Amino acid sequence: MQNLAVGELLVRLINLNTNIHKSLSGPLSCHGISVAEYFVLRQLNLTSDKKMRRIDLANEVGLSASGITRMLAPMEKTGLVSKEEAQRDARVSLVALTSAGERIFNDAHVSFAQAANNILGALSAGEQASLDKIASKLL
Amino acid sequence: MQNLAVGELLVRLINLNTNIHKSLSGPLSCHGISVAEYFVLRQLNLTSDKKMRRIDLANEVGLSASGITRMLAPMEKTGLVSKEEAQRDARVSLVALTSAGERIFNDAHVSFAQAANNILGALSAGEQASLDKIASKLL
DNA sequence: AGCAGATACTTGCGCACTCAAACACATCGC
DNA sequence: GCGATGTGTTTGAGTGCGCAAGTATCTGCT
Repeated sequence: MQNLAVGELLVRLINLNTNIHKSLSGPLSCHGISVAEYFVLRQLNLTSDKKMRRIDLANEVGLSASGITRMLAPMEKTGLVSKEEAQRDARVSLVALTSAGERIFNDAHVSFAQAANNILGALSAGEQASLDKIASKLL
Repeated sequence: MQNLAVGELLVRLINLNTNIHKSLSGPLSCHGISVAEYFVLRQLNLTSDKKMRRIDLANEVGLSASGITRMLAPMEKTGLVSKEEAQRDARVSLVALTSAGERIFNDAHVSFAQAANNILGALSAGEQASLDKIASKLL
């Protein structure tokens, strides 16, 4: 019985995420980027020197190594990110956030925050806090 | 400031969902089905007569009409579901859960419930309840 | 009756992602 | 120093999905 209830809860979470993705893709596409690309820009912007190893970036955004390669290729072409070599290890190629990419990210971040507010605004401050606590416990 | 916090919370939810999907795909693949296919079987099993219109099914599991068409094709081949015509409306083709499909679903559901327990078991009963309440508020 | 939309699919095309294999380089053991 | 093993990245092949367009059917209006 308990298992069944937990299963139902999990189904709800997955359905919720489906809605979240759909609510985000519209606002972000106005800036010419997908949800996944926003997460890439966001992760790069989070680091102090705005550059990361591709593998680490892949892990952070939940993609495989090959997925990152394919996703970054068009982003390099449009100039959002640039490829750099690492001097310590010739295997790794770093991906760096360009100034253009940073600009796009800052624009997109506004839309993202608005969408987040639309979605999560239905919650009280207390509910947001407990959701945050619960989510961090599950990660 | 508030927006930024809400954005962080949303990011956490999305990352959580990424983990959930990965935790589910392993156990379910042991039964030869994907997470999406499990949701299809689950939705069909929920109905009283174990059959649905394809469009309604698509909406319930968060897919497009074409996505459902392509997903069901191999499931018909392996005999999990079967296609039926609706007598009232010649446009619709109903998809029905076969007895084989029902058996696979029941097997898979055990694995699903176990996985759900692994993921959500870290939460107290009270946290599960408030998460459920919050999630239902957001849908 | 008959035509104008709306609805339920299906199909062509393309994109995003994965796994497996290949390749380049690093590092550890001897 | 040099092979064995591990790590970072790319590439080939295949899958899963969406969007737009096409087909078939229904419904409402006249």
